[in-house]
Amino acid sequence: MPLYAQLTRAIRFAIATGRLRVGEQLPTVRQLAVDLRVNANTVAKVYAELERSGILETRRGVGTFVSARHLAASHRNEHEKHLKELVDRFIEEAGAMGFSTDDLLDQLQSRRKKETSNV
Amino acid sequence: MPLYAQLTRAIRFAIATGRLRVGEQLPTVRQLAVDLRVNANTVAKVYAELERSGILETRRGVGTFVSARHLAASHRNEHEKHLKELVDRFIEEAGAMGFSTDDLLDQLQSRRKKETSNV
DNA sequence: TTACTTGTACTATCATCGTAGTACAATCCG
DNA sequence: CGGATTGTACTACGATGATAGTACAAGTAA
Repeated sequence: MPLYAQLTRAIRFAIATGRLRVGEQLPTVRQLAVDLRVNANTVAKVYAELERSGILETRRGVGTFVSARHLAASHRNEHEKHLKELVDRFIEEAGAMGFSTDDLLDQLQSRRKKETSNV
Repeated sequence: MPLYAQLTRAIRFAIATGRLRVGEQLPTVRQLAVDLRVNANTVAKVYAELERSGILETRRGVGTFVSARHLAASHRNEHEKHLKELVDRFIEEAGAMGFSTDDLLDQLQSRRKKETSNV
């Protein structure tokens, strides 16, 4: 998986799980680039993409911050839509392998049980 | 989606749903290439990949056929494993979007209801 | 203003991937 | 055997995508 995709996921995940909170500042483009031994542009593109998605806000000369916009109702709807699309792709892919939606459900339920037993 | 992937899925799906049965002959590499207006090599690669997966068998000078191997117990186990891997990827991807396994289950169940209501 | 920090635009390079073209090898069948 | 049919190996081209280098622009703060 490409660097930029890994980074995007990591940030999204950090925000989704509350490890990065609304208003919090992220590392500088250059700083993070140095830390990850990556070009600054790569980080910049990730920040830009996440800004377009409405989950980051960037102010020149200041830095990049976790936005509050993604908590808005309209964004939650967007988000829901993305989940539906993900499930669609998932069902389709499984179908091409010869699995039914029920097969998926079974598998997913047994996976959920495993998760909850670890809690 | 690239041609070869589309073709692979189509064939897998046809076999999974019984539209292509064990022992049945598939079109010649060249013939299918002509039909799909595609290079013969593209078809050949798909056939080769599906043979490696054990769901096709090819005999030079004769043609390519649906194998019986994929009905064997060992292959069904392989297949099950692939489903698990798919579900893993799915859970992970959803997690990066901030969705839990339960969210997926809900969405999948409502999707299943829609399916059954159409039957 | 001026120096400094921040993000950004543009370009080039490199790798990867998908597809096609052409030539080859194995097999069948008369 | 010899021609026809099958799949296969090798190569090359084109497109796309990811990353890096460099230079620029916007904002901050002394």
